[in-house]
Amino acid sequence: MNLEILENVIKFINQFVDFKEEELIAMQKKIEIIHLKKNDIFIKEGDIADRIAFTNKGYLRVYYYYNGEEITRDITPLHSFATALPSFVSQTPSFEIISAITDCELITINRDDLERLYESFPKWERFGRRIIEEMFVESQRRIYSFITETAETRYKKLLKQYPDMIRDVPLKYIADFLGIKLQSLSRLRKSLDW
Amino acid sequence: MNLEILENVIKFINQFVDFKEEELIAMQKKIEIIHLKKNDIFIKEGDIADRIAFTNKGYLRVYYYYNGEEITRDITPLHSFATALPSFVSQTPSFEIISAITDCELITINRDDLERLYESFPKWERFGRRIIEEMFVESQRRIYSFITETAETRYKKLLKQYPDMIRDVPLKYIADFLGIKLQSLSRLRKSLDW
DNA sequence: ATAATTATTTAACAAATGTTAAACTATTAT
DNA sequence: ATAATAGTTTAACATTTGTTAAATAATTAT
Repeated sequence: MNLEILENVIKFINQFVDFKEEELIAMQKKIEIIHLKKNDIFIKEGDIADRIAFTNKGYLRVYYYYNGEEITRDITPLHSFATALPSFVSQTPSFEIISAITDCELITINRDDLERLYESFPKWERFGRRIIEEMFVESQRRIYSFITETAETRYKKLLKQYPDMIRDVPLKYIADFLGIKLQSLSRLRKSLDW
Repeated sequence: MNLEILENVIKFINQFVDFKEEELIAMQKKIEIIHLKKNDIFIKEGDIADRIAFTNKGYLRVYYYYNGEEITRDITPLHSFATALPSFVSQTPSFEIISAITDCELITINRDDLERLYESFPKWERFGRRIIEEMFVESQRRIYSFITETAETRYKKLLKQYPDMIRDVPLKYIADFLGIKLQSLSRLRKSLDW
């Protein structure tokens, strides 16, 4: 295993829980690096999600079909975790699809291996809890923004927080993420130009 | 400690992780029952959230101020967990306020006690992780509904899922929860009457 | 290099939701 | 019982976003 490739993920992990060498090695033994080309699918509809990914490079999107249309619910920022969680936790077929918006390098771990890691090292379970807590808080922040902010404010904040994302991700997906139609986003962008 | 009062919470807990007698007793020793009257505050703005609550009776709401106005982001259904999570996890002053919509009976545990429970019994930490996973999934579902559904659909679904809530909770809070203004909700309700 | 495909913009009109202000109804306190 | 307060509805008009359809721009495949 090339250790350099794990630099980002280890840096990320250490923000939450302080691991000993052996605990990190136990994790390293179980991870698998996956490279996806643009539009490749990480988790298919109907699959049971059995891997969780850390996006070391590139952007993933989480989407599902609604009235025959693709709706992008999430665009994962760089260096974050992604899986189809409802499927992953309950081991039921996934209605969510995860695919690569750009070429991606994913650091992944299998669910069973993760469970065993949790069993063997309570600190890993603590890490799992902390991560999901962060994800929940971020998710609540997004609900807050749907309730109180206009689409324009949501767009401006996204632009500020993830300027690269706007550059690398088709606006269709950004529009879905913001909860508006592509044409409305386009109109909104124009009104900001002046 | 009156064991009957814990019936609901234990039933709820057992859905997620199967606990042994001693593990449940360890928990029971640490909980505190809190009774709130309507409009009493469970977590104040600026407080560091140090308790998490299970709503054994009644409804809580989570709100914050935006441009001097109260915005209700969450109404906690019966038999669910609530705390000001951003404050609780990072021990920083809370911008979120939690108060009682109706008279409430809360089964609560102090954060330090909870941490010690996690330390002593990895199964409790597992429970903590599972619960927050569920909460995250529910939160994602709500984002999905903001993206794809109209306010009318969101209202109808809420009505179906929590008919009691509509009866017991002022429409102002419901409207916030749905992401629309009280007057819009009122108009919408009228249009459904026919 | 060119054609085909994908992404983005534009515009006119429709629908949904917000804003302001007032009236009405129900609940709570004295 | 009555006054005060809190909750809900109504309505007219404003603003935002959606819808449909087409044009333009950028990217990708041959």
